[in-house]
Amino acid sequence: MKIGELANRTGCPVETIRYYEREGLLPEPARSSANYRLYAEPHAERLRFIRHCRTLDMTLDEIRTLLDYHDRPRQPCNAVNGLIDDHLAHVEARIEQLQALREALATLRSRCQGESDSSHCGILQELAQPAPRELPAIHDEPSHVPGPHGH
Amino acid sequence: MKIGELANRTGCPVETIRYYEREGLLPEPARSSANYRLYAEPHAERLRFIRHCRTLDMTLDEIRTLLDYHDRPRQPCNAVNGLIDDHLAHVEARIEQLQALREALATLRSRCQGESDSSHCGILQELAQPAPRELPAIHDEPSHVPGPHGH
DNA sequence: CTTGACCCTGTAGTGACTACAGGGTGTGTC
DNA sequence: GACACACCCTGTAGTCACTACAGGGTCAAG
Repeated sequence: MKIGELANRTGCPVETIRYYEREGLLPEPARSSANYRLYAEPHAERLRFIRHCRTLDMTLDEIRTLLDYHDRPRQPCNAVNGLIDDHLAHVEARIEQLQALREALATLRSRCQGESDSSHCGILQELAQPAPRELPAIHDEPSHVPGPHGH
Repeated sequence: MKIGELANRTGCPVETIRYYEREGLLPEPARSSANYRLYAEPHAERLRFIRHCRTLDMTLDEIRTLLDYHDRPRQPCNAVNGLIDDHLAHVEARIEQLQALREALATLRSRCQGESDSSHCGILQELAQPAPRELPAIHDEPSHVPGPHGH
């Protein structure tokens, strides 16, 4: 199977597959006489593993760790549990931050009903004040779980 | 006031202040004879505005737009409201995604209690399957609100 | 006169891709 | 055989909002 077919089967863009190979997450596949990458079923499985992990918003580093356990199956898997637990804690912390953020934005939004011109707009006035201490400043401790703006 | 004092007063790192200037968010300040940047109170206010917006996780582009309204105050401020509303919608969408993610991670975590070695680990087995369709795949539509991994 | 804190510019790195540019390959049609 | 078109290759640069140097200048105190 060539790279395009693997991409179709897994829903992962071709460029991203090549990127995972460069990053060492996918092993280098065999090549055709024309230097095309040729994949077999184990590659597809491994790629699905990676994409599933990415859907769960793990970093490539975390995925590398999981793949290591997957590749050397004689070890106990407590570390796998620990990794998932840590990730879960990150996600929960981010949810709490975003909920605080939502409150702050809703309060801000209520400052202006849109009748006046922007020199009297309560939103712009409030933004010129320093932020209240209670807002955790979403990027203070990098939690590796993205906030509102994708990547 | 020199850049270090401005940084102290606003809690914004020196490097970031220079970065905002390069990005056109802060105007170029006066310079001392030694070519040091010299700031006055309006600069501090504008920087506090920017940092407050960043606390609310707006992009620099959104902040640029808000600063435009701030600088040309004769226009009605409906667009300000719209921008906040859009941002609020992004944040709410991200919260929902992260809550689905938390469920998926908790389910995954329950697959393994840590007694076995990793060749029988239910977590690793489940991750090798394609992700269920219900999971919205956090990066499909870039929402500009980060997920679990900071930036 | 030296130490140390501060300031300057410019460049490169972060994560996880994405988007070319510039070229080669393979299949079908005329 | 000539051409079109889809697919493949490598390598590089861009994204975002910073952060971290490298390599140098300035200034006040001791």
